[in-house]
Amino acid sequence: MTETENAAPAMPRLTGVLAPRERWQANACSLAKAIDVVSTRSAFLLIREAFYGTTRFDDFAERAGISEPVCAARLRELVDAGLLTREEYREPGQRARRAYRLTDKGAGLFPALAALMEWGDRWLTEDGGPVEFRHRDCGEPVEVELRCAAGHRTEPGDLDLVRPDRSGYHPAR
Amino acid sequence: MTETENAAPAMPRLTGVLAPRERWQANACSLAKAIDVVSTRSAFLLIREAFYGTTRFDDFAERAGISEPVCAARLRELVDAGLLTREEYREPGQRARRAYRLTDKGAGLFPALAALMEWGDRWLTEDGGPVEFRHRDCGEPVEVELRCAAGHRTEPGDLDLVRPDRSGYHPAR
DNA sequence: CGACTGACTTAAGTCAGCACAAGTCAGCTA
DNA sequence: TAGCTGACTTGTGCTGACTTAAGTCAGTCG
Repeated sequence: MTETENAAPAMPRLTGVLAPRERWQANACSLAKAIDVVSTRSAFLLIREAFYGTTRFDDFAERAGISEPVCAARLRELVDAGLLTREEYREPGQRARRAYRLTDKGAGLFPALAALMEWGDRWLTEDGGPVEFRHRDCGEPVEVELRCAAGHRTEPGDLDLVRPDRSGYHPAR
Repeated sequence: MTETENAAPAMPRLTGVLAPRERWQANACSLAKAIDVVSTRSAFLLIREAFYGTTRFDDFAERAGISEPVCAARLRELVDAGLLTREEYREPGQRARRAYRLTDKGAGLFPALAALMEWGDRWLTEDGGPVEFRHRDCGEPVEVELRCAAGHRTEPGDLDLVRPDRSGYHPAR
């Protein structure tokens, strides 16, 4: 094939005890845990809708384009997992309703969703996708970046993968 | 980041034609497209392994903790989708082998994986997860951030969701 | 030559995620 | 009182993601 000219993208470097990759398995991996929580398409879509401000059962099902049984099951799972809360509320003259809202934990997924959306815009569409996020104050488009605590913008190839030392004393973090 | 008050986290604001949420459906959503490509747990795990430097079939299956048939099927899909390439290579005295490597498109998923891992570290583990990324040059831990093109660090609540105007003339992109 | 290894494929069966259609049920409205 | 609406649940059946176990096949080693 034609693999000669496009160089492979640089990857993170494994350091310390992680360097011999064949000596460890990533079974406690936070990524795997995260995937277990939001593994399904329907879960992703429901969380997207929650970010778009949807709160009601029927709206979730219709806007995410999923069936009601799946919507019910998934919402329950997401509530159980602590990503959404179910709140009762009542408008005057109406009976009680339920509103589903993101918790801090659920809202913490925003960068991940934004990154995935950005990747889809970049690689899966012709013209950059149907919607985008802008900073309200200055109107500029928003992107997901990797930055170190010193403020440097980084790429995967600039990174080391390390096993943090949490034995006893913690420097600052 | 000590953000544990009871108030609901702030969400992006819908603007322009997107403001009446009941009037549009996000069916061209890049997030949905992205999920269709990497929907399965096994695909996620294989890409994670690729970032950790794994290149060979058996290693992928073993390290991702998936069976060989699934590994084969998923690798083929990821190659077909353009996230991985399959390269033949030959070490002296050995027969030809195949190596799977991330393409630029596959490598572009790094921020999304990093964000998911960070979320898992934060919300799904006691002590912050088993591995972390550091900037090689300065040793500082790396985080995923949302920044606008003007360089401001932003939160979901600072954002507007807009439909970009791509009708006819394109400013610069 | 036969054994072994790496990279798969085939077979058979389980289980989860999904859709569609229909039913339930509480409470408000006419 | 009857009907409507929102928020579900139940039943049925499909497809696809996954497993284990076993088979294939080319190439290298002893």
